[in-house]
Amino acid sequence: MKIPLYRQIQASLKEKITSGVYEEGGLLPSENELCAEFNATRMTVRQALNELVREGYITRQHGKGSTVSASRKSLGLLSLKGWTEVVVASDRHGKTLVLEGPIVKKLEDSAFKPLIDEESHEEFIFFKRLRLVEDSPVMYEHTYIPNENLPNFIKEPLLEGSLFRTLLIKYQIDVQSMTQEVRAVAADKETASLLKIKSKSPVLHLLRKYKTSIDGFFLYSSIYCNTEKFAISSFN
Amino acid sequence: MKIPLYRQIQASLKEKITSGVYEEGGLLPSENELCAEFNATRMTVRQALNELVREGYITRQHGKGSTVSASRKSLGLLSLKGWTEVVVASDRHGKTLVLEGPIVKKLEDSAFKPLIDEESHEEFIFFKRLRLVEDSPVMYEHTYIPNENLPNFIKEPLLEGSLFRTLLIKYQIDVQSMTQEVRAVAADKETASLLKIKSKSPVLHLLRKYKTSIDGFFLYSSIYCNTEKFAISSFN
DNA sequence: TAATACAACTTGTATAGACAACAGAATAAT
DNA sequence: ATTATTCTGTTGTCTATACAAGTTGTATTA
Repeated sequence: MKIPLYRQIQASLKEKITSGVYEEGGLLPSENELCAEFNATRMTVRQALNELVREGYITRQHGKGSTVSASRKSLGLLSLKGWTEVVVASDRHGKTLVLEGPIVKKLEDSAFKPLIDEESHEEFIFFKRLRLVEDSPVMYEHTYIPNENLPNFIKEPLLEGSLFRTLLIKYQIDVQSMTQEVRAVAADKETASLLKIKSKSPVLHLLRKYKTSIDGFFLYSSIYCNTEKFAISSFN
Repeated sequence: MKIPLYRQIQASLKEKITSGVYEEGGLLPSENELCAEFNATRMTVRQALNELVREGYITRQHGKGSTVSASRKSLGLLSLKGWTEVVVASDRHGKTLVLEGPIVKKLEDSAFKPLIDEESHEEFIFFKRLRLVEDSPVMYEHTYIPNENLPNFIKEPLLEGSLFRTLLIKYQIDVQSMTQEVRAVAADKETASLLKIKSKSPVLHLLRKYKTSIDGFFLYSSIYCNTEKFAISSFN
């Protein structure tokens, strides 16, 4: 299974960005320097960099360089980045409470059906998580991960509390893109109480399917989001 | 002011897609054929095609070709999912009712402030539009366009009812990308009655800023969206 | 007939090089 | 001192080529 060079460069840079080797707001090495580092041509390096732009990790400026994405006022959660990176990058104080899991179960949530194509995996690793910004709950998330090729996943804690980073570092699984459906719904009892809002308040509902570097390995998330204080932002 | 070749190819293909020269679901000419047509190399053509992918006009498949995506022209940069198949199959595209405008006014909607940088234009052309799919109202939209370099815009009707198409054909202004903030809110009286839902029902609120091929020329939209039947889907 | 192999197409990845356009710093001219 | 110019390093655009790999239809073979 051969991984294209530009994907390797992309994953390597992403690792260095999320681990802090390249600081937020700082400049990445120039294209020519990256060419030397990875023994690639500029076109190949540029393809990796453009992917990182698409995923929201960097911005680029003509004549200047590639800047590691700076914080935004609203949480850039329509972009690819996982919760931990976004909150850290926006220098707000974010916490994640694991309410349930990880446990192994089947994906019985019927809401996902339109996103899943044909034969799906039998078993998934399941999480229920509540995410807070500055001690107020903002998102309530159900996550399903195929229970394949993830030895010891359930036993060991997440690296720095980040699912995406754990997958990248420990299992070399790079989350690369996402599709989602967005709706406004009235919060049900459970969601409302967890998000500390009134029942039937409007909440954002996101149904997500993440594509990874492993063929056929998709993550699924159902997210309820309180947007009173924080908006979800996206760029394109 | 020189326009890069790949942007010209991009705009040309976009024009042919939105005008129906290339049909929905059909294949675009192959890269090599486009190379011949535009006197460009494959890398240049591919850059144009990749931009169209990013904008959602086409999808590409290894070994096969570039397929024109459905449901782009009638609903701008929004793709609707859920009943889309029905809409496409019945060949009844969404309708748009202009409730108010175009008129010239200032941008007084304070909600836009976080999206606008520095000195903004004094005067904008303003629209209130209601969008329907299969005769049920789905979106209520306020649009602001800088009142600059748009001679006769207010006097003349939109080409085929499409704002983006009018800007592209009559004024060579190509809408290329967008940033937005997304919230779930309770519908106010006006919105609820227009969307034919109960007051205070949850609706999606989108605050958008569109970037165009003209430097400093941005469009702004505030959109309320009924997601009971249709979800907003996004790719990345 | 059904399966296999092949051929001709497509897009994907990658190299090597060239010049243009932009940003910022250093230098020269006023 | 201030302004203009030049220089250097950066990203943006584009050419020309090559091979890999996926898709599809056709021909061959068992």
